[in-house]
Amino acid sequence: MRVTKAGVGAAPTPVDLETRLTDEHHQALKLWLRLLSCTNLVEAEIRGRLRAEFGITLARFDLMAQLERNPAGLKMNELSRRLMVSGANITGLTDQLEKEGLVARADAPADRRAYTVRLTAAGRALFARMAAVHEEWVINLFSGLTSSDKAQTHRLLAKLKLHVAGVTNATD
Amino acid sequence: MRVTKAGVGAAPTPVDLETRLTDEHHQALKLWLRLLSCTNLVEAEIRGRLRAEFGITLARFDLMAQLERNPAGLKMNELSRRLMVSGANITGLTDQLEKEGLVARADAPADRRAYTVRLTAAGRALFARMAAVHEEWVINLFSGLTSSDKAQTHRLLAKLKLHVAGVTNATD
DNA sequence: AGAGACCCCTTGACATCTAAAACATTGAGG
DNA sequence: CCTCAATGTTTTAGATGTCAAGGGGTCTCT
Repeated sequence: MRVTKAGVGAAPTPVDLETRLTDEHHQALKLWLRLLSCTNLVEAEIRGRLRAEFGITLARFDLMAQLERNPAGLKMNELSRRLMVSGANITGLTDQLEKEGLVARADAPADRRAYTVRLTAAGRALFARMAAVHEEWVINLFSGLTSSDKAQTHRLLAKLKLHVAGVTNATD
Repeated sequence: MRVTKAGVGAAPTPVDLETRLTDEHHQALKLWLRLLSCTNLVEAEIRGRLRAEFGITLARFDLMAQLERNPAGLKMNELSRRLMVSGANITGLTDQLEKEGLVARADAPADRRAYTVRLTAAGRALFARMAAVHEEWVINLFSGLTSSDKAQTHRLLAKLKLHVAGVTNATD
């Protein structure tokens, strides 16, 4: 957490081992903070636009996106896994989307404990409109990177994701 | 949002212009989803460990980090700007940290509307312990990337951040 | 002064999210 | 059958976040 400013702009100062270690530490921390701020910037922008133009929240949009990809319907528990949020949360989101007529619960075949959640016709229609605009927003927000930049970032983040997933599971 | 699977594993199919456009669209979307999932993975891990080992939440940790960097204290309003959350939120966080004896409010000099928030001795002691461990977690989580990888990702994200910040402000 | 605009913080109403416990159903073994 | 562990959903309690409204303080302009 300490940032030494010594040597900046001064005569060429030899970097001893301790300083180098500190710098490597900072490299990870700084990358993490940048990752966080990029994600937050984009997320806040998309969240705000969805709200302003469609009166919908990001969480509900994401849930509808999953259902659109699975027209046969998904169980609450599958939604929970795919959206990486708790089941309790899915209950709440589904309740509201159902109240707005965008999704519908139906009994799951062969398991009376479970529901199958599907988009209604109204839900499909609304989502189609939103998805098109949403895609353009994302393309536009990321247009500061060239195609090659995007490919490279995608690759580097794949490496990171794999490692983090490994560390995470190993620790469990 | 549609993913055409046609041609995968089949005879070499020529990629026409429309398909290429769709792929470029997907490039941005896929990068965005990867960025999001990387951030969420790391954030969830850090949040969980802070909770498990120190019984503290990320939001409170972040607030304490700001105070540690500013021993003279910060006004609520400055905390709000630095943490990029609403003032109402800062009120709640400060209330709780104050109840736990980790921070203290004091009247601000020269402005009776404002408070100055500072870490207490207990807060400083706890934060010192947490910060050290936190830094190690981050270094470890990002150790799947080489130093060069980290530098490159940092650079690419800088480019992205700049562009997004530009788009965001221009639209306001 | 003093009126009005502006700023700082808090409060209240609401949306997400989590963890943990309560329920109900299922399925496997006695 | 019956028990018991696993599974699917909901409920409950609590944290984090937003916005809008409002009480006081401060500042500026006349």
